[in-house]
Amino acid sequence: MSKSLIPAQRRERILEYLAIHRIARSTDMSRLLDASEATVRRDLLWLEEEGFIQRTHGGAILKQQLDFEAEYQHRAQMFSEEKRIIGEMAASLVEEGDTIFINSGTTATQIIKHLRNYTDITVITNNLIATLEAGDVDYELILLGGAFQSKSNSVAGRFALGNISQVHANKAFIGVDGINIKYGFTVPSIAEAELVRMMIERAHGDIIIVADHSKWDRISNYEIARIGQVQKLITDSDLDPAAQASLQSRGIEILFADNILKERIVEL
Amino acid sequence: MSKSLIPAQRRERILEYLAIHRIARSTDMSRLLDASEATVRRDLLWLEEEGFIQRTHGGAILKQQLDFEAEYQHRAQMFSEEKRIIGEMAASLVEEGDTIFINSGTTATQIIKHLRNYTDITVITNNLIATLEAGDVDYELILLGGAFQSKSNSVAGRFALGNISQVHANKAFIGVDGINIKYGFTVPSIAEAELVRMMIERAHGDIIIVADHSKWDRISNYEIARIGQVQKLITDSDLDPAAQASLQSRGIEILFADNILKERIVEL
DNA sequence: ATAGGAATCGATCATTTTCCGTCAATTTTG
DNA sequence: CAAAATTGACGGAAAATGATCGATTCCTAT
Repeated sequence: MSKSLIPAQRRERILEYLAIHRIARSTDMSRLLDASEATVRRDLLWLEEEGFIQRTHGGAILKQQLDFEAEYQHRAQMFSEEKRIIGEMAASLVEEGDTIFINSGTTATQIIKHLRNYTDITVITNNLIATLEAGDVDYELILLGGAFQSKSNSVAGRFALGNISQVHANKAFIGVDGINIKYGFTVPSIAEAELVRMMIERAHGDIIIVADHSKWDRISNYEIARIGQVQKLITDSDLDPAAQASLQSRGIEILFADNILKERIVEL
Repeated sequence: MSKSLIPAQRRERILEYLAIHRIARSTDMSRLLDASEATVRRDLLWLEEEGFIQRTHGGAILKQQLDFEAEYQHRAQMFSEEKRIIGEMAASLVEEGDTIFINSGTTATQIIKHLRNYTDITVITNNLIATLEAGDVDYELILLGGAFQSKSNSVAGRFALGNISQVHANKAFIGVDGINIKYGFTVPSIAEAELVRMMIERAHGDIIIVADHSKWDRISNYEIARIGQVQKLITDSDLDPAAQASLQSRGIEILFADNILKERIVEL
């Protein structure tokens, strides 16, 4: 059993320490990790270059915004422009008086960001990040309860199902990880899938899938609906034309969010 | 930890102090930080150049409000060191097998940060920030559902009450905004108060209040418990001695979190 | 208002601590 | 086994610290 830690392990520990203390002294880290100060300093240098910390004399300080999950941030930035405009178009489909479901995922998060001007709607979601980013809004924003899922920063499980079984909605906006003709719409976790199925069951109105074109013909782990079960898909115009035809022939109305941009350009 | 602070640490503490007192005297800072006045003056000079403060004779004043929406951040940083060690001590009272309630508030948030090593506990909270910061943990972390409260980044309301009425806990850690002999423990919002009362009702074991000394003899808006209803109070040793006597005579066990620090110093 | 004493300040210096680059030894990787 | 990466040590450079000492500002008693 080797006593010494590998570099990644040390850096992990330093970050853990920083998460609690905000500030780490190199001498303390040296003792704590049983490594020379030179090594600690090199670790801190690395962490600074990665953007986690700010080095100072004697140690380092956690860089302000301690991102809740670097990996989540990273995912949020993939196709971020597409997701933004998809979220914007989705928000434009909401009408005052609506009660809507929104699930987890980065695309779904974008929807909430664009709902700022509504006052008489009710939004029900299991998406923690979206809830926090919504901030102080005039409408009613209800977060479902349940077991915390750190991978997706959402909740799911029995509590969430129990909560949702007490409400109805007239629209549901669902972000998915995969769209495939044969296997339908799929998401990565079984807990999320159960929740979304319940959302769909209790949404007495349009089921609207939001997904950028990269989700086409991908199959994630758990099916949440067959193709024929949804009414609308909001995506971007990079979607494979074959996919387009295939989905439309199964009764799905496809909305290309890019059109928002085009209209904007005409305005200018 | 080690005795002396690194520059960044001192400067943070000065800002914390300023956030509360608005004005800081160099002599006081010197004593508080255990550094020479020359050093304090150099720190103040640095902070002035960075635009945080305005130096005056004898010390410095806060350069108007470090306002903007980071009001929450700001609150989180007031007495941050006290809150940290209070959170650490609270976490040390948890035992494997426990089911615990934790409410919203910055002090309560600190508890979750220190629960990393537990594997067989269940944590139930309405605190969004705490949940996100916990990240990927081995134990079960359940977030209550309900209407989102943007001021406190928490949830409350009928959903939350419904959720909580389905579970029991054997410990409850409650952060409060005010402690007063006559008016008991108080919090700022009625929704939070309702929730906490339900937590207390359903916790069949110790009710543990966590609060730094600044909460003493303050009265917030809504009472969540009388003095006699709680078993323990975790605070810091700056608590008014009179308060200490008064609370103990009413049967509350007071734990001073600073003692953790003292033990640590002996270790090193 | 003003003189005198006390407190604070700014500059400087010796000392200590921390940092940085280099290099040799060691471990890991291919 | 060789190449690459990691590590710890060492020495000089840079930064931080505390003490000292006039200079300045503040306070107060007259």
